[in-house]
Amino acid sequence: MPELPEVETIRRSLAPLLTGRVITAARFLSPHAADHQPAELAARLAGARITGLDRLGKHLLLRLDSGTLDIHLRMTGKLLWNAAPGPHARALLELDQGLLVFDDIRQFGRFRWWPPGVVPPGLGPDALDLPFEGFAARLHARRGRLKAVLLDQSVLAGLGNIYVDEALFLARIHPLTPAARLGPVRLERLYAAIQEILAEALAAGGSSISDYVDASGERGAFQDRHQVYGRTGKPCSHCAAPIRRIVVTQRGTHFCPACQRR
DNA sequence: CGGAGCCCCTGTAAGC
DNA sequence: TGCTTACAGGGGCTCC
Repeated sequence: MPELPEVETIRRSLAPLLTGRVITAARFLSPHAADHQPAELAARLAGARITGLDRLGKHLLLRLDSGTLDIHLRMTGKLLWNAAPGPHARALLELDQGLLVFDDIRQFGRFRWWPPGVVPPGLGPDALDLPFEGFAARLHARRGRLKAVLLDQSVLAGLGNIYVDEALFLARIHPLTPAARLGPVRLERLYAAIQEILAEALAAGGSSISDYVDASGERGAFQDRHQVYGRTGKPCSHCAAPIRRIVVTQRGTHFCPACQRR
């Protein structure tokens, strides 16, 4: 599932290809793909010039001279450059040079339009662009458990299920620890762990569990370095205790019961 | 405010 | 073998 490292990988590869191009036509092959009337959005996009490609959390922000197209890939969404549309193609952006195919098996992904100057609401600062002091203040303002708080995109944007579990393991902190109860030592360890995990995942081109590929169809490599995610029952790389899986806010949560004590 | 539960989706895997 | 069911989860929603 595309989280910050995967979305940033896509952004970096597509930005030079898309910037300066003109959308000659937008086609929605599934009504689920647009948060608006598909015909309305298609009409709005046609003729727009792309001025850049930004990212905030897991959102890709296609900057146009007329506004912003906010693309969220959710679970199985892919943006494929110059690919032949397959059976799960949900939208096409035809450019004056090139074709961008939005492919999405489970159809959770969405295109949403924002007028010029509007930023997607409900998102906290990007996880890669949040200084330690801000991170500490935002966590201390929350009363929930760390797993839930770190997944909350209004606290910080970009972390999903994989990287929250991996960061908590690296920081040796139990996912059910109340966020507000972290002292300075564990807070710093968690902050550093998040930065390290995101940087390493980005350098590896992201994680491909089942569906994720970048705009060229390439898989990431970071799934081979997951320490806890998807490793239920397997030995912890640090202490060999079996990795445990619990459910927190409806999400599978993986941790080492020995290294990450309550 | 927090948390539980449901929903949207569909491919895959497990169970009978 | 073939059918049915459970499960995966980001985020929006309601209800308590």
